[in-house]
Amino acid sequence: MKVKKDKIFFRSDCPISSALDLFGDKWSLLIIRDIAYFGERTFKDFSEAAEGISSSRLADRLSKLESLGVLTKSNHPTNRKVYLYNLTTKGFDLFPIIAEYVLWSNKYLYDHISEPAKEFAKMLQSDREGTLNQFMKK
Amino acid sequence: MKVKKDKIFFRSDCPISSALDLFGDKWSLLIIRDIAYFGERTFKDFSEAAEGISSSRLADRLSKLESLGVLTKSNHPTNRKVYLYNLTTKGFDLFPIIAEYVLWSNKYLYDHISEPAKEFAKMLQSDREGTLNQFMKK
DNA sequence: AATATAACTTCCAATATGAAAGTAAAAAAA
DNA sequence: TTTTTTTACTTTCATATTGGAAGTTATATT
Repeated sequence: MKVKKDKIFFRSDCPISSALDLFGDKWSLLIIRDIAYFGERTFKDFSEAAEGISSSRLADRLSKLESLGVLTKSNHPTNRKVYLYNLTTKGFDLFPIIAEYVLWSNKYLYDHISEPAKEFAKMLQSDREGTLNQFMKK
Repeated sequence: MKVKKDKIFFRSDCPISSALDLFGDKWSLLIIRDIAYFGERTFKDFSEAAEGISSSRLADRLSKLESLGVLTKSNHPTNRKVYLYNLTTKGFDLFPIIAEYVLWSNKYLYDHISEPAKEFAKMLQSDREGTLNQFMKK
């Protein structure tokens, strides 16, 4: 495990800009999404997501997210060359942000998004709390 | 007004990655924030925000957001060298995303964020719908 | 008439990203 | 038990994005 020195520096004391300083890139929330949706994931699992993240980028996002405390890395119970990534509560708490992105896209990019995504949006619309809890209480 | 050719291409049909393809940078949501919070803004107003966006970056985010239809640019009623930027409904509809960032940061970056931000988070916690409507129904 | 200002644009150095190839250790296959 | 795969990265390097500073142009102000 490497010691990363990426000092986080916040552009201001605004909670929005500060969150963006931490997760405001094109990949972090997709990593969170994968774990929230599928559960425990391996490096390879993330690599195979449709968006096609490069391994160098994936490696440093994972280590950044781990050092931020939104996810954990642990050993696979039987296979010693595989590691398992999971969300912490801090990570699951990003799920409402993800949900709002889904709702916005469902409204404005409807013709572009997948059927399962539309179903998920429908669930969120009819029962926001329940749907969020279902994903966050894992 | 220049014709920008930035073709948007989506990495996948996921609503989250697609939204990030449009707004997943460090500045777009801050521009939305400024208008949602203060109302109509000028180029200079945005430039003076605490985060310190550069004018080149500001210029191209504004034109990108305008071409995406989340904001509009119009003439100032009396001063012909000033332009006014406003949100469209599509832009206001990004506000719930912003609100969730505020709530997350209020929980996990509490010691770092400003007092007014904490107040806003409190409002959201006690009356989410009402608070969102207050900002989105402008 | 001279000066200042708003809204950009241009240019360039610095940083971030993506793609491809490489490495090490462990697991699976032969 | 030797060979081949597989997993989880790391390294390298070309390219894209960003930040900063210095213009530019058309008003507005003094």
